[in-house]
Amino acid sequence: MATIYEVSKLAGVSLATVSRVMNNNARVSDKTKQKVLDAMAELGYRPNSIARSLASSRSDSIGILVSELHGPFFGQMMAGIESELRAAGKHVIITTGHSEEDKEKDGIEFLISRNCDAIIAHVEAVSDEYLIELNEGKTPVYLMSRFVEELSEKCISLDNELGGYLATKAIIDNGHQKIAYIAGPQFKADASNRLLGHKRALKESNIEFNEDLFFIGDFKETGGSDGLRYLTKQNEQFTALVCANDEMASGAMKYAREHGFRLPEGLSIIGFDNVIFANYLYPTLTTIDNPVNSMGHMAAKLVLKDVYQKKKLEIERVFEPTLINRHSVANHNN
Amino acid sequence: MATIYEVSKLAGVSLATVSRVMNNNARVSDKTKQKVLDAMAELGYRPNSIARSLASSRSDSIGILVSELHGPFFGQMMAGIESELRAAGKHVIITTGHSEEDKEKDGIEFLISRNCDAIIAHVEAVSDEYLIELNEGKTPVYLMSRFVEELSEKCISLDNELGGYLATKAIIDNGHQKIAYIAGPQFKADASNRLLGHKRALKESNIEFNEDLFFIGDFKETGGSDGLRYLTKQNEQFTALVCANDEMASGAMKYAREHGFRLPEGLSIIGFDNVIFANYLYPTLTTIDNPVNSMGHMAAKLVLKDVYQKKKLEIERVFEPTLINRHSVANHNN
DNA sequence: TTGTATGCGTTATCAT
DNA sequence: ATGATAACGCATACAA
Repeated sequence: MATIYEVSKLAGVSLATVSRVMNNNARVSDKTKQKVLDAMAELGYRPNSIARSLASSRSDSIGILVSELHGPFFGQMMAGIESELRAAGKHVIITTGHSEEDKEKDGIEFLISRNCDAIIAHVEAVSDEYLIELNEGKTPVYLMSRFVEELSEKCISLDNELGGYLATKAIIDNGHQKIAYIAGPQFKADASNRLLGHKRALKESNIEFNEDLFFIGDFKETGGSDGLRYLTKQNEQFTALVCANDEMASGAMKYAREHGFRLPEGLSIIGFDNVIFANYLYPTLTTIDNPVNSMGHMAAKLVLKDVYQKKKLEIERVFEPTLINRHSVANHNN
Repeated sequence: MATIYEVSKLAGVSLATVSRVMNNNARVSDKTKQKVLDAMAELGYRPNSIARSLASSRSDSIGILVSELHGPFFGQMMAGIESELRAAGKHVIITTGHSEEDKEKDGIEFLISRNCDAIIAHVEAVSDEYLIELNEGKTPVYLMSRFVEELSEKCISLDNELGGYLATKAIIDNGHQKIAYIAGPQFKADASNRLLGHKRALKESNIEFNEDLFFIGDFKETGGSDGLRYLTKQNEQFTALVCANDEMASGAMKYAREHGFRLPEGLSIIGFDNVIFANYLYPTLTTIDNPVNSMGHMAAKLVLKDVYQKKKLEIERVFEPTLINRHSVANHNN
């Protein structure tokens, strides 16, 4: 690997001049500039971004911390962030937290130690206090799908409570009264806020929340199948099932079909997130759209604006979920 | 951020000694070691991995290049690689190539310039020659889902030809004779090898390959729907459709249902990859298992063995796909 | 406009 | 066992 030194020697100029043409921030005469460019081309020179980063304490790369690398939710989120940043000539360093406090902290420290110019994190296990303290440091941290009052300027979040409300309201509007709910892990803010919205919708229609029609799942398909199995074993009838995300909804649908439910006539199901395959389930899944991809783009724009001084970008910090009507909810009115 | 220098001052030892206890590679007396450890703790010292990397030209991090960040295929692959490496105390730097030659090269050069100890790449657009030349460099490059003869030691691949054969053979074994095929982009080796297997299975059963029952899709859902639309417009009957991946199969299934086909009685469909949602489609999708997650693990093991001298790891370089029988293929025998 | 010199935070090679 | 000191490849303040 050729270094800046070899380039300078071949071009017959100093290190500094080579550095200047690389970054073209200072004025260099066209003639010497061309000499340097030629030398670079001849040597196939590639700047070492590690050295550059050490010297300048910048890196033109943004750290991303997600819970998991697989799954439609994080995939869309990462893709949104990456495409926006890449278009701006920045690179992305991705690592995972697995929803465990230790791993989330470890991931963040890794990203900081790599001199990331900023971090976009989807963290679920670390406390608000930790995040607030973290933001005192030199690496700004932005939060995806999480709202922390003190960090409101750096949060891109979804109104999950509203989403939870919309889901259950859609069910009620279709004439359902006996409604079961499979929630996500309650330490996750997304999950608990969706549940709050669910309860608000019930209350608004004077339907009492029934503990026997409530199950806490794992946000995965198994949560849906385990949940529906549990719910059917209680001695309570229900005509509709609200799932706190689409993966659990798909698990529930599968379990339902295997156990003789007719969908949606025998059991209406609604999901949350509107992941790509919701539209390919049968029946197609009615759900709440979670615009993660757009939120990823927006998080990236926020970083571009704050950290890289792209002043004119318009930022929208709280996204509103919307109902996506498909065919997994039956109308029970009259 | 405290530096090694401040630690050395507080502990009353030299820089070198601090470095030694960090890496505990040289002997340090227990007493001084403890002093250093205490100083580190007191200062909340975190080593700067950039500086460390510059000085040692190692980084304990492995670069991963994937085509896309979203989608079940890459998600599983990344997750497999990451979990294996993380367990070994290594970190992962992920970037994308979007199946475009320029971006793939750019991604690889970024990873090299970040001093990655190795690169695991899923590249589709760059040539074999480029990859061979790349491997002359100091950063070893490992290939996922691609086999290059000269680099066979560094390839983790799937026998796609066999997979393509198995898919079509399964269809034929169920009594089908009129078989349509939706292929993937033929510049992708995966796609062209699957097609080769398809043709071998046809030939083996003396079924002629029919250009009118052939469509090249984009490996996405739209490829499936567009493909089936195209195929139904030709004046050729067919009872079965082989899709070169599950996403196209799901698109085809949806299109089929919307256009009056009964599944699987009216049209049998088989996919490829066995992505997570194949099991949640209706009817559940018969497909060919592509063990990407395992292959990810294996690629990581290969790196651990070659680059980090974990000699005793067992490496399997070519994976065999297997048929997953579900309910999207109807039996037409007698 | 161009060059010199120093520093970024480590590792590693010498000495001692 | 420990300490000086020179790299690592580049950016940048200061000179010229």
